Amino acid sequence: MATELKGLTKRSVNYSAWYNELVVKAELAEQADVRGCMVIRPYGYAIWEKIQSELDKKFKATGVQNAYFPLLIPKSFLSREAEHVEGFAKECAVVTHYRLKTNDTHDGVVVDPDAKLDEELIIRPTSETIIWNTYKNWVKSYRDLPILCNQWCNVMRWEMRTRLFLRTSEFLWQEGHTAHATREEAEERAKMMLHVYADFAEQYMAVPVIRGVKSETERFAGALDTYTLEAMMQDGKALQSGTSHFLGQNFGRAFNVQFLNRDQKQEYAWATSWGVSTRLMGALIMTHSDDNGLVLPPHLAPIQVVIVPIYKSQEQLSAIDAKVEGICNNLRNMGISVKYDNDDNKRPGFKFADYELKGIPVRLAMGARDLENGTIEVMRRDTLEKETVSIDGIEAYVQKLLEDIQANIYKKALDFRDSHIYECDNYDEFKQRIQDGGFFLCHWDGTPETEAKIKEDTQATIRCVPYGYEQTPGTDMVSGKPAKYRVIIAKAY
RNA sequence: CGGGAUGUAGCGCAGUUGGUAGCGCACUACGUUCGGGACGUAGGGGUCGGGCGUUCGAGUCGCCUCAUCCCGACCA
Repeated sequence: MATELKGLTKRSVNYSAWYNELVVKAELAEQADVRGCMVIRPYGYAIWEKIQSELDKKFKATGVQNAYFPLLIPKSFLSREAEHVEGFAKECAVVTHYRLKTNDTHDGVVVDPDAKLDEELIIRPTSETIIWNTYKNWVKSYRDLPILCNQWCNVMRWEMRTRLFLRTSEFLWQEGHTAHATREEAEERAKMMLHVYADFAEQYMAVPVIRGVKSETERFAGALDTYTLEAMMQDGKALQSGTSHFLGQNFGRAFNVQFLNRDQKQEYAWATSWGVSTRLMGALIMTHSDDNGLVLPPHLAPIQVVIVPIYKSQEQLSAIDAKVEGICNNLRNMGISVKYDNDDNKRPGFKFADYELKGIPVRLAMGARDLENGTIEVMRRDTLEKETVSIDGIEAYVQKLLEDIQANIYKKALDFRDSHIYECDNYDEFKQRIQDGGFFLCHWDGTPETEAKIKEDTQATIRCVPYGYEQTPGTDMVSGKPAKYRVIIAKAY
C-alpha cells in the first residue's frame, strides 16, 4: 500500500498501514500518555457523535431508553457469574485506594496506605453485573418487564496489546441491557438489535456486514448465544463490528432478579446485552480510505460539503462570498451540512488536500473564472473526479451527488468483499489461501477441536455461522466428519 | 506475559572515534503569491525519557529504571 502523501514529508512514510495509522493519527485521534488510551480530536469526535445520534434514534424506535450506571463495580459483583468473571478477570483495572498524600520529601504524592478500600472496585469492562444488581430492585412482577435500557459510556479493558480505535484500553461505546419475562422475547430482542446494527452499518457507514451467530468458543462470557456482525477490511481481514448477546437467565440468577409470572410462579428474568464501540470508526476508516486519506460516507460525514473560494483580491473574495452565501443557505435548508472555508490563512491547494485527508464527500470550488461563466467546480471524494457545472441547480446536483457517493462507496466495499469470499473444501488449499486474507465458507463439524486446530495452524478463526447463505450439508475439511453447514473463517483484528 | 525495537524542538528524524545540539515540516514577522499541499528574508522554540556511574568532559560509554511502538498469546 502506498504511504506517501504529497507534502507530508516524512510524517507519512513511517506508517505502513495508512488507513488505521496515518489518517487516524494525523486527523482523528492520537495516543494519550496513558498506555493504550486515545485522544479523539474534535473532528474525529464529530464522527462519533454522528454515529451516536443516528444509532440512538434507531434504538428509541424500538422502545429503548437511555440511562446511566456507575463506572466502578464492586469486585464481588464480577464473580457472581462464573463464565463472566473468567472472561474479564485478566483485563480489569482495579481501584484499591481512595486517597493520596504528600510524600516525605514534599515534592510529590504517594498513595495513602491508610486509605485502602475494604473491597476493591473494578473499572467497568462492561456493565452487566452492576446493571443487573440494580434491576433486582426494579423487578417484582411480569408487569415490570421488559426493561429496555441503554447507556452511552466509556469502559476499560486492560488489553495486553492495543491498536488505535480497534482495541484501546479505554473506549467509548453503548451497551444495551434488557430484561424480559420470557425466553422468546429476549431471544427476539437480541436478534432485533443485531439487525438494527446491521442496517446502520450498511445504510449509514456504507460498510457491508455479514450477520451471523458465534460458535461456542467465540461467545461472550456468560452468553447462551452471541450474534455478530463481521465486516471485511481492505486487507481482507475480518473486523467484528457489533455484537448482541442472548444471556438466558444467567444474570437473573446471579443477581437474583426474580418476578412473579402470569402463572403466579417465581421466575428469573431473561437477559440480553448488545453493544457497538468506537471500533466502528476503525471500520469506517479501514473500509473506505484511500491513499489521499479518509473517505467518509455522506450519511455520516460531519461536514458533507466544503466550499473553497479561489481569489486574488479582496474584491474577488467579496464577490465569491456573495455568490456562495446563497448556495450555502439553500444547501442547509435541504438538510445538508456545509462549510464555507474563506479562511485567508491557507491557500486553496492546501485546503483541497486537507479536506481530502478529512474525507469530506463533496468539494465545491469557485474562482474568478466561475464568477464570469456562472459555473462552479465540483469534486467528489470517492472517485476524486472533478467537473465544472452550471451554478443553476447546483443544490439539487449536490444532493444527488451525495446519494451517489453513499451508494457508490457501499457498492465498492460490497464488491470487494464478495469477490473475496470463497467456498473451500480442501484444508491444504485453505491453509495456503487464507494467508492472503478473505472470508472462507467451509463446512464445520461443530466441534471445538476442529476450531482449535484451524486457529493453531493458520491463526484464522471461525467468525460466525452466517445468515443469508444457502446451507447444504457436507464434510468437514479438517476432521472429515459430516457437517451440517458452512461457517465463515477468516483472520481477524 | 514472551520476542523485537525505539525514546533528541509541536511532528518526523540526523547526531561519526565522547568535546557543550542540528535538519525538514510546523510556528512568528514582513514582502511577493493564491485554479492542487507557494516562495524569499529574518526569527522563536530543546532539563537529549528518568536515575546512578565512568570521565577533565556524556545525546554518545556502562548499569538500573520508566514509557511507547511492533510481532505473538488474550479480547469489542
